[in-house]
Amino acid sequence: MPSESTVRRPTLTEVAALAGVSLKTASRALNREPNVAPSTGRRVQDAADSLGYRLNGIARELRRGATSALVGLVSGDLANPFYSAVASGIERELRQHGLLLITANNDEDAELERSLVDAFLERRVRALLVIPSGDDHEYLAIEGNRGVPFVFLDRPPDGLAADAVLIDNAGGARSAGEHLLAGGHRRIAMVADLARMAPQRSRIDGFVSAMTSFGNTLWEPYLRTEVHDVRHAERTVRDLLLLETPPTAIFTTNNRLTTGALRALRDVVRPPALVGFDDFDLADVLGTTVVAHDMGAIGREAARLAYERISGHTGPARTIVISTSLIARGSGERTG
Amino acid sequence: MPSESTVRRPTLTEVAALAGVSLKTASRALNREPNVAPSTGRRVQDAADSLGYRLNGIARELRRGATSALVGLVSGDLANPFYSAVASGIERELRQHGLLLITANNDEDAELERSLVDAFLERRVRALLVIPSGDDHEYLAIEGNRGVPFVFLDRPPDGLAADAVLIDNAGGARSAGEHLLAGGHRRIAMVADLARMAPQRSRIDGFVSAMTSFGNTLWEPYLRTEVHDVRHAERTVRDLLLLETPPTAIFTTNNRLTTGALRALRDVVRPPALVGFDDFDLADVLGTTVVAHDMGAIGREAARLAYERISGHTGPARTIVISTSLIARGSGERTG
DNA sequence: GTCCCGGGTGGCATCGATGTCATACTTGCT
DNA sequence: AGCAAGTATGACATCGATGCCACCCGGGAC
Repeated sequence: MPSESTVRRPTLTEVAALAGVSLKTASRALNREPNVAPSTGRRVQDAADSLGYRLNGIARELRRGATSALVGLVSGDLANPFYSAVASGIERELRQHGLLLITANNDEDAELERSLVDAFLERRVRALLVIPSGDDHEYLAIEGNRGVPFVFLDRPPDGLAADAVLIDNAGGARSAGEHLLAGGHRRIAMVADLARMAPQRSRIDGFVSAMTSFGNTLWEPYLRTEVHDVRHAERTVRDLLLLETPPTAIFTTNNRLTTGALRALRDVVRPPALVGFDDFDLADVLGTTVVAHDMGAIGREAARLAYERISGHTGPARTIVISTSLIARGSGERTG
Repeated sequence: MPSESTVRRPTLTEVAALAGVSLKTASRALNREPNVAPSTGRRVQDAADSLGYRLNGIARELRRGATSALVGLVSGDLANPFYSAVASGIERELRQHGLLLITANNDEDAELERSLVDAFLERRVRALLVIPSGDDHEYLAIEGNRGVPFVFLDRPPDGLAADAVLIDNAGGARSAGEHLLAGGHRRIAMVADLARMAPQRSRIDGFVSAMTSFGNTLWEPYLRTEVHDVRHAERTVRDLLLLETPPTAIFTTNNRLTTGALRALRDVVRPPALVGFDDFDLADVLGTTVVAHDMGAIGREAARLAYERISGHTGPARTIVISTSLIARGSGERTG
């Protein structure tokens, strides 16, 4: 007997038939609407149970207004703790409102991102949260005012009027720079990621502004940008240390680059000072000084903004800035 | 003017009207079905573009069979790197087949888990991947053969005939025990999580079997189970070290507990040897010996099994076991 | 004994798309 | 010229639930 791969689920009509009532009455009973005789209600419930009936949410949604209880998140790979911490915060907040989260990884590819956004919109998500890979959000502008609330996370919505939750990138980077300057460092290297990403630009700017206000220019030969992965960061830091006059301190502008730097410094006898942007697990054990911020809060705030829009809020676009704080754990306090 | 919070999206009927064709023809044109005159196709496409039309996936799904392109994942908090790594693997694999992932956090609460599964089933997910919080999966049994494929991750489906992807927990734990024994250790502590979780039981068993085969019993006073979070693990390890005769080695049975142990050992002068189950970021920098396994692969394999079922595969339940490997990085090679 | 009211129920249209079938009009062939 | 085959199009039912409206009936008010 070639067993069926899927067994069709019973419909409400079948439940009604078994209970000996009309479709409509069965619907009322299962939805606990008023004006259903207790005995009828029980009969319908029993029929539903014995058939293993389960409401068809798709049909309900279609009837109720063609909008789902889903919220979409398009971000980078969840394997990166930054994205997963944000996703976790979002999910927690959404659940409070009975909303579910669909996630998709843009693989840092703008084209893919776009098609994912399309797919989400087709599924009629109630809101769309995006941590865009690039800076070109124009394609979202078209959708923006067509009823689906957008919230940008970690990237400013660049010309587009949409809600956003950002990190105080410039402020955090400035504090890192100032911290190292205060520790007596002057030859400070900055290892930064792709400058096409707005947060990276802000971090670079913040760091530079700290240097400039202080009147320090010795950092300039040690600027390294476009360092995009752990391996590359490790190599870059190794190379920095091999210079004739190596830097006495290093500032890495995100968690991946900090990881690379830590690998490079692992067996170095007198390592330079190190401050990393983004806190990470075990930074305390490693004694790594970081510019920390609450990643879960980023997600929660974004979800909150989205929920307010879903609930009908219509004010102008808002931007929430999550503050940073420098946590000194030792690596940033080493002297040159 | 109180602007509408949501602008209704145009329907296919409106597109058809604008293009001056029938609903059906517009449908054909946008779906690139054959037998549409080129000029008609263009007219419809233009009308759709100018109205900002987007297909209503909900309606389509209802018509096409009341089943969505969604796959659900119910797991623990994505903030835990184990879960997020698994989720990342799942998402990657699903995307290849045009499926989207909905995630939900069970907060280690069986009741919540159950209601999330319900919510997913109502949304007519095509498959359901579960990393159950508890051992009671009976409620899933009812659903199991009703058409929605289930895949268990990291927990055996306990009596229920469902596909599963497991880690070689016993084997991994045994290798950790043997490694420490080979290093000359006898007074070996095991710090384990809640024994109600099957993987924990297997890890405990594996470790114990290594001890037993070797004829070592000195570990027994140092067994600590029901240690469920980082803080608790840290405290437990501190307490172990304060014993009159402290253990010379410690085996922690998951990533959280390893983190706690590392915190406790941070400033200890002659720390005991340490082997942790689960690899983690920066374990190399910290020099932590671990029992590693491919978390992404767990997700990928689970998604693959689910996809095969979705595609009609009807064989008996399968179980895939992901192997482990001990990675020596120093902490496990310290001698007593 | 009417009338009215409201509890309990059912009929039917509807959400937005797609599948089936029917139809008008070409084309190509004998 | 006449007919089969194929192309381009449209009408209508349908997926599974819910909203609106109509109906039946029993009991209290007058």
